[in-house]
Amino acid sequence: MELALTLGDTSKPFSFLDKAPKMAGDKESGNRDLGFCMGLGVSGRSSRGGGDEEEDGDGDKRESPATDRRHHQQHHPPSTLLQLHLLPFSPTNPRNSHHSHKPSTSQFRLPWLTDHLGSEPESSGGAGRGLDVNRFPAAEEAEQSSPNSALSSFQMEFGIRSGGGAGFRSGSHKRVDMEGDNERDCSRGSDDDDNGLTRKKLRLSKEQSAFLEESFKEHNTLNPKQKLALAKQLNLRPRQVEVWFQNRRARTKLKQTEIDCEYLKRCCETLTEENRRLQKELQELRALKTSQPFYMQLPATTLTMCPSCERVATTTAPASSPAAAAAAPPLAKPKPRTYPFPHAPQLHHLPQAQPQAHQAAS
DNA sequence: TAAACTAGGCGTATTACATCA
DNA sequence: CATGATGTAATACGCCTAGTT
Repeated sequence: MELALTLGDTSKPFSFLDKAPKMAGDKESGNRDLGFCMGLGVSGRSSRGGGDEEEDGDGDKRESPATDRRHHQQHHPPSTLLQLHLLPFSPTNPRNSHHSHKPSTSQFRLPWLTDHLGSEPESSGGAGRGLDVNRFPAAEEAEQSSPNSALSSFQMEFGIRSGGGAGFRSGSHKRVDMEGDNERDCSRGSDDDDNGLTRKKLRLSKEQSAFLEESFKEHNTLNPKQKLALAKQLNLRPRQVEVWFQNRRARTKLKQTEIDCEYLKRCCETLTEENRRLQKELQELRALKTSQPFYMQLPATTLTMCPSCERVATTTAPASSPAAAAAAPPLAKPKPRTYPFPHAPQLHHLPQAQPQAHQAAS
């Protein structure tokens, strides 16, 4: 006798999953509840959500070959098999989306970045530890002036306490590669080289963080214009905004990885349990087989698990008699399964892929 | 047109600092 | 007050793409 359990597409939702947050990709993947076929797209890189491509300011949708290459592995096949979206949150990958409107260096050269390179005196920050290394002139003025003065009050608020301060590389951080240790030594500064270049790390104010956070929800990467706008609005240096977004992306990814890990663990536990149960079921069936010699006389019969009703049905083998098969009672009715998929948990408040209209200005 | 070069962005790992228990 | 843990701003580096020469 041949036994085959086919655990396939089931229309039953898995109770286990009911509590799991829905994923962004559910609609796309048809929200199918499928069993036992796992395609685990485990990767350090985020797979992309619905909007795989981001329209940049020029309106041209594209995905760079490299990006495509990177993400290709995680692109879900159109199969109806279970798809574990392990990294579903992944917002758009706007990477490279800015390239088409990359500003020339001169276009975005910021006076305060160069003017104050290395010229920010340690004592310029003001009271106590509150050395506002980040502060550029506008902010300083803002601080000195009344909160109700000319500058927009919003901008004013952020100007009061802008932190950070290591970004002495005037935006072109890559130039370290070219310029080598000189720059590094310079930027590192030190006690002996105390021209204000010491790496000071000041926390961003709540308002600044909140604003950045809001911005991150809308788009998790920045084009140069957005960066500049944010920097201006928050009285930060563009480099700080850029760094914040980089770190923010890293944190998001880390968090998602943790979630995925936890989720996989649960998957594993559930599948182990399911496996145990099926093994037991199999043993019972075998025991039944030996206790009912009637079936022994039947030719090979395939027992198939009906995916919809979850009953074990007999599939008549070529030589079996239909009458005998029909007489065979249903052998078992398995308990409802609780597969932990396909809904992988997902971080909340993740930026969605969306065409960035504000880039149109660029 | 292809190749080399340049500039800028991003991801990742790591460091350094601030804060808190 | 000292100290370790934690969070996060900042740096370093490699890789990639697009634009320019």
